[in-house]
Amino acid sequence: MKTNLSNSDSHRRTRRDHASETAEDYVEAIAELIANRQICRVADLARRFGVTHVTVTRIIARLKSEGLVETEPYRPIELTEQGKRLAEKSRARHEIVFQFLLAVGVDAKTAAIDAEGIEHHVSPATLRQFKSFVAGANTENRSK
Amino acid sequence: MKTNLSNSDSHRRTRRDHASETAEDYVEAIAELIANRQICRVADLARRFGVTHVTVTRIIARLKSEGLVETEPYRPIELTEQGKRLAEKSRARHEIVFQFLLAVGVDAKTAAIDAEGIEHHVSPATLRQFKSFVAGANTENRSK
DNA sequence: GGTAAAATGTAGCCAATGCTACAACTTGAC
DNA sequence: GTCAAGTTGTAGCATTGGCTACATTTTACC
Repeated sequence: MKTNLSNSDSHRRTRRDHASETAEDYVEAIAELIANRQICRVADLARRFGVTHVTVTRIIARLKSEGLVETEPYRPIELTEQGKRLAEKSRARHEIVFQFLLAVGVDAKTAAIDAEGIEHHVSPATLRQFKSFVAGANTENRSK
Repeated sequence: MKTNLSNSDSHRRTRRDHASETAEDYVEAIAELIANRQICRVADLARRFGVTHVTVTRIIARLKSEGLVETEPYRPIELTEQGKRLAEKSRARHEIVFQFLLAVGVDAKTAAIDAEGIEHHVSPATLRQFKSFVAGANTENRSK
C-alpha cells in the first residue's frame, strides 16, 4: 500500500514552509484577540504561543514586511485587509478540521490540540472531504 | 533581575518538535530504502526529500549523534535498533493516517501527500479513532 | 507631575535546515 | 594503475525562530 508517487512531488508538499504556517497561526490569533478583546498586543501573542515577547516582535516585523499586519512602535497590532483575509481563511479551515475530528469521535480537548497541528497540512481536496463528512454526519444516513 | 533558569524546557519548544519530525521522516525513509534497495545513501535521501546532499549529510550527522543511525564517511547509512523502532512506529502511524484518508474519500494521490504532513500532528487518542474508523469502514463493506 | 511597573524594542547568542562552491573520496572503464 | 564521473564531506552564508540581557517607551497610580 505504499503508493509511491514520484517522490519529489510528495515531499515538496511536506517541505518546510514553516514560515507561512507561522504567518497563518499568527494572523488567526490576532484576529481572534481583536474579536474578543478589541485589541491585540505583543504580550497577548507571547502568552498565547508560549514564547517571549522578543520572538513575537520579530515575527510581527516579518508579517508587517509581508503586508499582513500594521503596527507602529509601542502600538497595538492590526491586520491589513490581506491579513484579515488570510485570518478568515485559516479560521474557517481550522474550524472544519476541528469539527471533522469531533465527527470521527475524537474528544473535544484532543480535537482542539490536534486541529492546530493538522490544519496546515490539509489540502483543499482533503478539506472538501472533511467538510462533506461533517455535513453527512449531521444528516446521518446513507441509502445505498 | 529575572533569575529564571531551568527554562530549558520551554525554550526550543517548536524547534525541537520540528527536529523530531525531521528525524521521523528520515528514519522512515531510510528504512523504506533499505527494504526496497538493500542500501541507503545520502544521495537517495537527497532525491527523496528534494534537498541537496549537504542538507542530508548534516541531518544524518544529527541523527547519528542521537543514536538513530550508524554511518562511516563515504559509507551507506544504517539504522540502529533504536532507529529501526522509531522507523517502524512512524511507518505504522503513517499507514493508518493514509488508510484513514482513503476511508473518508480522499483520492490516493492526495492522501499520500497529506498523510506526510498530517502524521506528525496526530495524537495517540486521535490515531486510535482513525484506526477504528478504518476498521469499521472495512467491516461495513464486507457485511453490508 | 513623578515614578514604578508593564510593555515593547534592540543587541546578540544558538540551533535547525536550506543553499553554493569547492575539496576529497570511491568506483568503474579502460 | 589511471582517470573521469559520481558521491560525499567541508566551508561559509541566509533565514527562521528560540532565548537572555538590557534599553526605551507607555501606563497607571499616587
